[in-house]
Amino acid sequence: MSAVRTRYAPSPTGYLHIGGAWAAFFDWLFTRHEDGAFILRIEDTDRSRSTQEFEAAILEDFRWLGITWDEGPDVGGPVGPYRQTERAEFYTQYAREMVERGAAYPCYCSEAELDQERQTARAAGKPYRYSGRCRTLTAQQTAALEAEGRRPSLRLRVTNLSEQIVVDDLIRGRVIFEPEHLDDYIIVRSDGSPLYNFANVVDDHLMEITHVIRGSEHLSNTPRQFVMYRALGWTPPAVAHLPTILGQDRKKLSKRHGDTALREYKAQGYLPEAILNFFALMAWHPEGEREIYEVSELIRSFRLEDVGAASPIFDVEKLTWLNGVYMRRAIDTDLDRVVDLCAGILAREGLLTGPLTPNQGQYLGQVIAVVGERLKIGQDIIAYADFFFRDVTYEPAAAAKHFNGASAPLLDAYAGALAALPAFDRASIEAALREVCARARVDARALIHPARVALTGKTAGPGLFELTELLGRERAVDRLRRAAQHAQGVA
RNA sequence: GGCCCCAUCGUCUAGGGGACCAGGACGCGGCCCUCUCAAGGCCGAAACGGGGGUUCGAAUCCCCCUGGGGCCA
Repeated sequence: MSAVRTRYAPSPTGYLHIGGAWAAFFDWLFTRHEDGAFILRIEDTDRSRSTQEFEAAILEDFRWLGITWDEGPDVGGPVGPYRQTERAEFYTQYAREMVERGAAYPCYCSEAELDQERQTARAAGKPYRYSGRCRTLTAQQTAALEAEGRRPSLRLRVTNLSEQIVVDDLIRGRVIFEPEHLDDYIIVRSDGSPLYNFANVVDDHLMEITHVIRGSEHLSNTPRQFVMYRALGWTPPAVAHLPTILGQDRKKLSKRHGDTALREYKAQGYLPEAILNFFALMAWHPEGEREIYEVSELIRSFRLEDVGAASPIFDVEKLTWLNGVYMRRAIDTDLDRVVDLCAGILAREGLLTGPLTPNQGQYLGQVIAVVGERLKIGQDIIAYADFFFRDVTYEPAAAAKHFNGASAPLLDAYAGALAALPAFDRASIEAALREVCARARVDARALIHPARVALTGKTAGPGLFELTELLGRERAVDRLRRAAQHAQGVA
């Protein structure tokens, strides 16, 4: 029994973003592969930016993706609480303990004084390291500084360290840090709040985390944390540093790159299984020369050692292609789900109001069936099928190309033919159109294209006869007549 | 500025000394299908950053450079 325990520790200072979701997914895949426990811990020590709304949104986004957790702020667990703001007593307790053992000491240096040190170091062309001036304060000096009203921060005593710090990263291999680059760093601020590196170590230890899997931006923090584990007499967990997902400009993916919040993709009508499948293809590749994988397959074949160390660039086009694959599958196997997805998007666009009635749902299902494989993401329903839900607006280029003196009489004749049709089904509709063209001795395309613009306003979209049938006789005839007049006016 | 990480087609990747004049996928181009678009099928262009080593043999191992990224300041 492996008893693997891992955690993902988001800060509720914003929505779950792509990079975070991806990292959490790999963490989760590893944990599920090892049959371990996946823990969610909320790092909300930055009280000014953390909100309950963001925390709730993050949990909601994980649920939507299908990433499940065994312990967390909502479900609790044996080593809680799972929010750092509720764990203050632990940080205080271990900080005090370290001071008592001499592993940490109070530092009274002011921000201004530290700035001075930095300036001096910079002027001398040397890297800045804390001078350690408070390391050996006498009781008298301390009392004097306290009397000045100064509140101390707490620093870890590390400067006397002589051995290298060896980090055996599960993805990167052995990474060595020289001790002389470390200084006595702050673990608790003068206001009593713990610093990230400190709270993190205390929590990971208390929560019995066996594997810390996180972004590579934390690799530089690792030696400091390892030193802290040593100072506390604890054994550090195994670590693995994932690469960072980059934007098209090779910079860390951020708001500048457009949509980075997971829920923005949800809003556009991306499917969670497509996103997960896409995630699996960044910095890793499952066994096999395929692109489509079930989550169960991913869990089975996931190995941290196979994860690449190079930073992948986020490629929305590939994600969209994958989504199309899953969308087609969903249309075949679970049309209701796609109906719900599209209904939400249509409602947001104002094309559908109020709760979806059974009739509307059924109609939307038919619309989706007609749009078919053109629907790559939910939002495409607007581009391909808005005319089913509102009046047509001609795309200027489309009207200019297809409405003219030649098409006007054809459109008019076709409107008449459809109005007279005994049965309004797609076979009859097609026969009617071909009949009109045969009589006028023109190729069917001479009417098909103008008719499409007349009915949809566009040059691209679903098959003409299918969409005409679904539009219904009344709207079809009406739109054709109006287009005929429009074309006549042009000519 | 210091430290650390990284480096195969435009992009995601396979490759872990001979199986590679480098495979798959997205995207791109062409053809087929076809009422448009999409989907699908077929074909095509497209990469081992540079330089030194090690070796009979390097995309694969080592070093340097270059380039990119991150952390700290």
